[in-house]
Order: sequence, then C-alpha cells, then structure tokens
Amino acid sequence: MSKTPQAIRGTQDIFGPDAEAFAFVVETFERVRKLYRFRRVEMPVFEKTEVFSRAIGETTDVVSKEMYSFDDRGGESLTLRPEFTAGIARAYLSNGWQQHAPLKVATHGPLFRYERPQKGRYRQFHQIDAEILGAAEPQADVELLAMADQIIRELGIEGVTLHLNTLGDGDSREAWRGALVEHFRAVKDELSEDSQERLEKNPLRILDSKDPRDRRFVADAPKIDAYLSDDARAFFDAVTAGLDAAGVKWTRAESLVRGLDYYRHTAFEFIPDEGSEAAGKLGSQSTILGGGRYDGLMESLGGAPTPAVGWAAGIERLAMIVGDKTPRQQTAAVVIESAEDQITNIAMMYVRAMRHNGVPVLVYRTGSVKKRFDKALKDDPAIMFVFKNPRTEGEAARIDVRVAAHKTGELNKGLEARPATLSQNLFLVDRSIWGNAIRKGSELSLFSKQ
RNA sequence: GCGAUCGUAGCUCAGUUGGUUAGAGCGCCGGUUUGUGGUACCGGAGGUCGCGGGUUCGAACCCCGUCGAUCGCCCCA
Repeated sequence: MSKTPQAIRGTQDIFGPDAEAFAFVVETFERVRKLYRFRRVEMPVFEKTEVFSRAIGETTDVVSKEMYSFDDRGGESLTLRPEFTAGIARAYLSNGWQQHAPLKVATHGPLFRYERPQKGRYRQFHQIDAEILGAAEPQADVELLAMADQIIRELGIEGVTLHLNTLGDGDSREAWRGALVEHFRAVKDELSEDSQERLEKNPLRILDSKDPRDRRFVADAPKIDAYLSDDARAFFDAVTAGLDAAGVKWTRAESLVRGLDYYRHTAFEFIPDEGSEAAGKLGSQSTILGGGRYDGLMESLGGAPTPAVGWAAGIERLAMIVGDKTPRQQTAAVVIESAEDQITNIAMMYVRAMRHNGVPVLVYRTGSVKKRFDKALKDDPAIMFVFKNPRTEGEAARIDVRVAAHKTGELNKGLEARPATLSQNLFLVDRSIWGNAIRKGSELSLFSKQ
C-alpha cells in the first residue's frame, strides 16, 4: 500500500456545516444579484500572466511574489487568476462587450495566491464578484454598493459598516501621492522599517500601518480632500448622497486606500465593527468585502478608456461569519421496518411522491431495526414515517406517522403519534413544514408551506 | 519571505523525571434490556505515537532536519 498523498498546502476540503454555510453564501449572492439584474459570466481560471501583471501593476506584491504562475508546453507564462477583475476586463475587450455597456456582471469561483495560509486566508480561496463596466456615473457605484449591502444583510450578518473613501481622479491621486511622499520623507528616519520601504514602493499604504511609530505621522498627513479636483469632489458627493437615499449606512475613511494600482475615485470596504461578533470570528483578517472604481484598468490592457466599478468578497470569510446561522433543512424520515418487498415498494412510492412535491426525504432501510431508528432520530427529522408489516391477515401495510420531537429526551412525552393505515385516506403531518398531506387514491399530494 | 505554538485511534485529547504488551471519551460494529426504540449495560474492531536521522541499555517523551497544521507579521480580500 502506498501512502495517501497530502492535499496541497493552503487548499481545503470543505464538508459538513462549513460546506452548508459556503453554499448559503453563494445561493444568497446568486439570488440577490438577480434582483439587481447583474448578468452571470463564467471566466477562465487561468490567463496569460501579462493580463494580471499589466492590470494589477508590476510593482505590487500580488504580481511580484504572490501569483501562481507556470509555463505551458509552448513556453508561454500562464497564471491562475489571483482576482476576477483583470480577467473580466480582458474578456470585455476581447469579446467586444462594449456593445452591451453599461454592463452589469457577476461571477464567483476559485482564485489563487501563493501566500502563507492563516485564518480565513488560503492559497485557493473563493470569492463572489460583481462589476459594472462602461458606466461613468456615480449611480453605478451606488447601485453596486446597495447590492453588496443587501447581500450582507440577507446573510444575516450584523455589525458591519461600509467604510468609504475617494482616491480622486488620476491627477488628484498623483498630486496627493506626491504630497504624501514629501510629508513622510521629511520624517523618514522615525518611521518603521516597513514604512520606509513603503515610502518608495507604495506610500499610500503607510496610512493604514498599525505600527505606533507611523501612527503619529499619519494623523497630520495630507488629506486627499485638499487635492481633489472639482469633478472628483462632485463625483464623491453624488455617491454619498446616493447611498443616503438608498438607505446604505456608511462612514468616511480618509486613510482607506486600496493596494492595486488601477483604482480611482471610490474605494470601499465593508468592515466588522470593533468588538462585534463578526470581528471576533475573523481574527486579524478584517475586511469582508472590498472594491472600488477602476477607470484606468482598461487602458493598461490596451483598450479604450472605460470607466468601471466593482467589488469582491471572500466566500470563506463570509461563511465563517454566517456560521451556524445557515438555515437548517427540514427533513422527513422514512423508516422501513419491514423486510418484505411489497411493503418496501409501497414505502418508496410515498418517498417518490414526497420528493416530487418538493419535500426532502431520507430513507432508512439497512442495518438492524434498532439502528434504523437510531440513525433516523439522530438526523433530527421534522417528521417520521414508519412502514411495518400488517399485524393481521388482510390488514394493509401499516404506516405510523409521528412528529418527532426537536429536542433530546422529549421523544416519548412530546411526541404525537398518529397511526394510520393505507385504508384511511387522511393523515396530518407537521403543518409548520408542509401543511396537510392528503392521500388520494394511490397518490400522495402535498400542500406547500403557508 | 519571517516569527510563535503544535502533530498520539475516524474525532477531541490524556500519557507522570525517558522504563514491560500506549489509554479515555465520543464515533463505528455486534449483543442484552427498555412496550415505538435518541436511554442504560456488555462485548468488539481500530494506533509502525506526522516522516527521516541522532543521543541512549531503552524514545510518544530529549536533539537536529523535514512535511503539515494553527495563529500572527509583511501584503491583501
């Protein structure tokens, strides 16, 4: 026997409650994006490396050391996608989706980054993603954010706030960046080692440094507001006004910047409030959804200037917060106590009728009779049907219907047994699940939940 | 890339200063009892102690390496 191979570092096999929470996030996303009429797109999992290196920026850490890249047999460098946006921008340009502009699209799936795994962060991770392409108006930002807000709300996540900032247009951003470099260069020797590095590479990042040595100088650093052009300011005002009108709560975060080069104007993150339940579940990983406007991206890929705005959110992180709030599926248990084929066939007829009427059913027919009940009860069904042999000659196969108690120990006292036989034409099941179940002739028809 | 902690049964963990055949609970399988049965009791299967070296008469335990996990830093979502 050879050894079982290990899974790749930073990958995960998701099962059980985690998998249910994961699916709940995706299902909620799919349902809500349809309400906003975002169109589903499916994207390749890998692209030519240049798609990401040009779009994201050569100097960023993502490109310089966090990409999963490899050469194909023709010697071309390919990369497993570290994000959705660059690939969607490439598709927009190469498929002529300009004709659909403004185009609202949504997708979800696996992404890859070669990083050290830690809480809520994996080498293969999964995101939901929404983009509006070819829309320059601030109303696009508002709609996109309203959808994000609704998704988080419908996932039942509390205590999360939208942190909002503007990076201005290209000129504003450059002017501000210059002023920041000047400001921090004057005190360079007193900054943390990391921030001295950042000064050259990514000065905006100094703003959200956690190091106390840096915090002192961050407070009086130049603010973007002083460098905003009139247009940029008007744009931001329109976004915030729109959010207010849409009932989306937000807070200004002047030092919120995004790591990637292509962002302009609006930048935002949904962050759990200090001390909230969600914050506690996430460890040092705090942002649960982030994005912004990337008006410069299309040009970096050789396309015409195209305004666009989008966001992405990690499914694992959302699932972690949702946790056991995932609605549990109510199930009917059918226990076949009899060993006779005829009775099994009758039971399976009922099972089929229930499933075709949208009722989830689990069947127990193997192992000792005791085991069948043990297993059925452990699955905590909302109701149980028992098929057993007739007691007397000529009597029809006997069905017991009972409402199983939901809590341990209440089975015997709390349970309401309603024995019925096939000769009777009506029996009740737990109304909270399916309403009345009525047998007519050989068919079981069920009324849906009210 | 850096730091800290940790790898013993399917799962959660014990395992005393290094000392015979490595334990428990849960789970799993079989059985007895309980009126339709989630309980209780009896029995059973299941571990080359992550892997590879080293020290020692002797290593789950000490040392080195390696792989992996967890948490944090950098970065980012």
